[in-house]
Amino acid sequence: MVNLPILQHEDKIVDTIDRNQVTIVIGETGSGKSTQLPQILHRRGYTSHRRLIAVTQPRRVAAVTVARRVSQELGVPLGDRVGYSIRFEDRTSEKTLIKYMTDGVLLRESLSDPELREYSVVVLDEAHERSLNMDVLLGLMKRLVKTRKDLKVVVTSATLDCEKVSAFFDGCPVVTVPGKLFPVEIFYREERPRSYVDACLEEALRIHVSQPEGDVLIFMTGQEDIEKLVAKLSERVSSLEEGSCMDAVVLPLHGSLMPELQVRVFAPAPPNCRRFIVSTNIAETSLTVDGVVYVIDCGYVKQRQYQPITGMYSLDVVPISKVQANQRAGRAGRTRPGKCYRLYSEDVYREDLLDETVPEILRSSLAGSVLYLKSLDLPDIDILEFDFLDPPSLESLEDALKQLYLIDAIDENGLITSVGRTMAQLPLEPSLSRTLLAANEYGCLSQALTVAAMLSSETALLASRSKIDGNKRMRETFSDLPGGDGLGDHIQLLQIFEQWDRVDYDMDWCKEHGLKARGMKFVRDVRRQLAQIMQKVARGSLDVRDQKGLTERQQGYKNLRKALCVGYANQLAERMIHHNGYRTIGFKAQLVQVHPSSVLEADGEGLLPTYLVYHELVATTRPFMQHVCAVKMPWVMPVLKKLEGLDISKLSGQSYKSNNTAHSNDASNVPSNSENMKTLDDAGSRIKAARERFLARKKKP
DNA sequence: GAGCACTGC
Repeated sequence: MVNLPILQHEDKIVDTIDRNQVTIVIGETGSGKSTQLPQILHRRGYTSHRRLIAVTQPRRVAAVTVARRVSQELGVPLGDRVGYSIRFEDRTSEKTLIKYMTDGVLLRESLSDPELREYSVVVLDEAHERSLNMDVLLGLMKRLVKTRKDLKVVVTSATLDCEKVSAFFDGCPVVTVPGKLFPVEIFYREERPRSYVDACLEEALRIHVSQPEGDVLIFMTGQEDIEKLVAKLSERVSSLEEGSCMDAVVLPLHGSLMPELQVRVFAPAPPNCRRFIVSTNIAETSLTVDGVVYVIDCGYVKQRQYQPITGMYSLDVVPISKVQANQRAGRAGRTRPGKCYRLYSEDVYREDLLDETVPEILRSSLAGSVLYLKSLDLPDIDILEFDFLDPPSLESLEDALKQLYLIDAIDENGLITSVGRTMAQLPLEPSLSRTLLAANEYGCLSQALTVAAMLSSETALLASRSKIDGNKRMRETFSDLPGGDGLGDHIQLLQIFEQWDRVDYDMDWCKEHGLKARGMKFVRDVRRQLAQIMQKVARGSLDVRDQKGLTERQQGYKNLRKALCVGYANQLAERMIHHNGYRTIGFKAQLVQVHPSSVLEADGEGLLPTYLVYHELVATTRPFMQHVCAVKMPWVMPVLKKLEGLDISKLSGQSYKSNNTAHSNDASNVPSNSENMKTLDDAGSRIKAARERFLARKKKP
């Protein structure tokens, strides 16, 4: 600890922070910035007068483990002078001076105290990961330092484009602290391989027979490719001549792997045995595998993107950024000098790869963030001009405003409503928080709480199924799961949770029904948290309770569907007259279908309901609506009426601007905005082209 | 009749 690089720069760092409100600290891996920087500031008096140092982390585990280590280093119990606060878990006390937290928690806190008066310093750690929350925080901090002259902000990062961030913070100083990484030699390929699985296979075998001991980490895009490579590599390795090289084990590593299989990569390799870890980008930042000396990088990653024009999500294979490529290579140099084999040429690295990963704020729906910002009541600000490090496109902001208007969170002038204020208190996407409020009116809050909790952790629910396990969908495999009375997936989710409640939240029950126990436990926690927040305004019961009689239950479902229709006003679809295709209701109607995994049932003539709401539009082989629920025409009518009267320019405050020519002609924002949209367009088309090349190659035999 | 990168309040 004593020879951590950052301690040698202590005076310089403290001096810079003393004299500037915002400081950027570039700390490479192993510099000790996350653990040491807060301790340095603590030693130098930034925690006097009972003020705290806030340190945000992008992940829960990071907040916990770093807090734990710092408390050990200071020799104090965790939760005493050093604590952490993450969702569902607050380990801080009156004595806490250094507080680690996830960035989302700090955003929640600034909702109740926008000035963050508790803190003398806010350290935004790992800012280069650019989560949606981080980008909102960066914008808020830029405003806050202007009104709170005593506040210090430290933005730390491994590889951030420091000129851009420094310019964002009006030319603030940048301090660089070297890391403790060993050199990693990079090897390129002349050409992109035809098949990534086979190229990785050859490369891995070549390393195995020619290179000295050391584990191999292979970066692939997804579960399917990983399983293929694991199978092929295991087979080839076991068929190698005995005694010709050392033993080998091949381990898969990805998010949907069962936890007990995931931890295998943390066990050290048996003696004289090389480990091959075939991983998604989970091993890029989230998990650190010890013993890795060789890295094979396929150059691609799967990324979820949102198209504000169509309201559709897609999961695309895209080229990684230079930042990601370097992060992957760095995984080889943690314990000794390493080697990284890139399955692309140096030209591709230099010319084709983007410098930075496209930040999440440019590829997500912004409804939640916009509502959050509106609820802060920032003076003299209109949302289109909020100062983001990477401003989202106009389309993206207008898409968010339109949705917020249709669900009554903002009025026709774009001002936040009292409904919107209550919604912003709930840690949910706006469609679900609006559903809760409507359900409260209709007397079915308890059921809506369950549905919202189930949906907000949906991906964590289904037990992982690989292709090899078969193609059965959940209800076919586990036929005793309820089917939502044919009304749709929301009702099914409600019924599943109620059934789990009836067996007293038995964990074995989850496994027997193909549900992840951890995911279901998470649902319970979310539900509890939502119930607690809703308690203040709740009109009815918050308990998970089965209605006594059949008619009562059916009435409950009807009320719930009505509430869903209010919350999902921006996610409505109308069936075609003669077949089961749907058209989304809105400005840009999309032709979509109910996803085949839905439990929604057709009537006696084989027709699906005329109107339904959907949770998400996903473009896979075709555009699908995922998680649908049948609704009735009378409930839809108010939405249609509202749509007719919608004036997007009023919502986005354009009328305000036209009344203030000086303001609207303020050129400062215009060039940066349009410039950004151009680069994003470029990035988008390049990503698309590269993806098509990738897919074309993949399909060849 | 189809397909699951990774986080987080």
